[in-house]
Parts: sequence; C-alpha cells; structure tokens
Amino acid sequence: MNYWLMKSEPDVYSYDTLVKDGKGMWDGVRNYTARNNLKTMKVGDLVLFYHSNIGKEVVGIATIIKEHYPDPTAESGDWVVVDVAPFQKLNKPVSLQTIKSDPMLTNMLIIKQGRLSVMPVKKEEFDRIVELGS
DNA sequence: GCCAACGTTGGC
DNA sequence: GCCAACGTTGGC
Repeated sequence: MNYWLMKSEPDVYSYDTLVKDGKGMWDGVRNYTARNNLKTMKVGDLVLFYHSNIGKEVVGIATIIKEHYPDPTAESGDWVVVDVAPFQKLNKPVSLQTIKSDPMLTNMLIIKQGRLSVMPVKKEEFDRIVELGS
C-alpha cells in the first residue's frame, strides 16, 4: 500500500465533483516525474486530494480504482491516467500553512517541490494529515 | 499580477 | 552533452 498526494485546481476539478461523479479519470498529467508516479500506483492506494490555487488545502482522500492506462487526451507521447474514487472527505481541510508549520510535515514534497502535481507521501505524513483533518 | 522554482527546449 | 532562454505552475 502506497500513499500519494495529487493536486487539482478546484475550479477545474474539485473533490466534491469527484464525490458527485462517484469516480474520475485523472488525465492531463504532462510531467515525467508525475507520470512515473502515476505508473507506480496500485489499486487500493490512498491519495490526499489537494486543492491548488483556490483553497490551498487537502480536502479529502481518494483511492485508486484502476491502474495506469494511456491518456486518451494526449495527442502524442507516453502519457497515462489512473481512475480514482472518493474514499473519505476530511471533516476539516488541512491547509498548506498548517502543513508548513507542523514539525512532522516539513519534509513533505509539496513544500520542497511546489510544482509537482503527483507525489509520494510517507505513511506517517499521510496519517498525520488525516489526524489533523479529523 | 508578480515572481520564484524548476522542467523543457534548442542552439552550439 | 552543456547551458541559456523560455514556459508553466502555483504561492503570495
């Protein structure tokens, strides 16, 4: 079981939209590091769903329901998508500011590598976010 | 709207 | 293969 964090701008695709739809295809990734992370994901992995730009907070948890397959929105190149479903909405969102100020979370890639949209998260970090959001 | 960070592109 | 220029992301 692995843990991840994925970013989405909520006015493009929010966690609530994912809940409403029941499931979603995570398309549009055009970064090699993020793509390689998508390829590593397994069914059942848990994902922190982060709202970038608007909100700047982790709002819920999603789970992988289908492993990587070719991105139908890519005109060329080796790009992939995964399918995700909502798993658990956080009672209270965990803001970027909270993450930055929590001693247990200061090594998270979301702080160190601000532009990466799909990144691995350690189990301790995942558990800590869930704790802060409950 | 600005700008820092950083990934990508292209000339050499 | 190096590196300068450029483009994009995302926080502020």
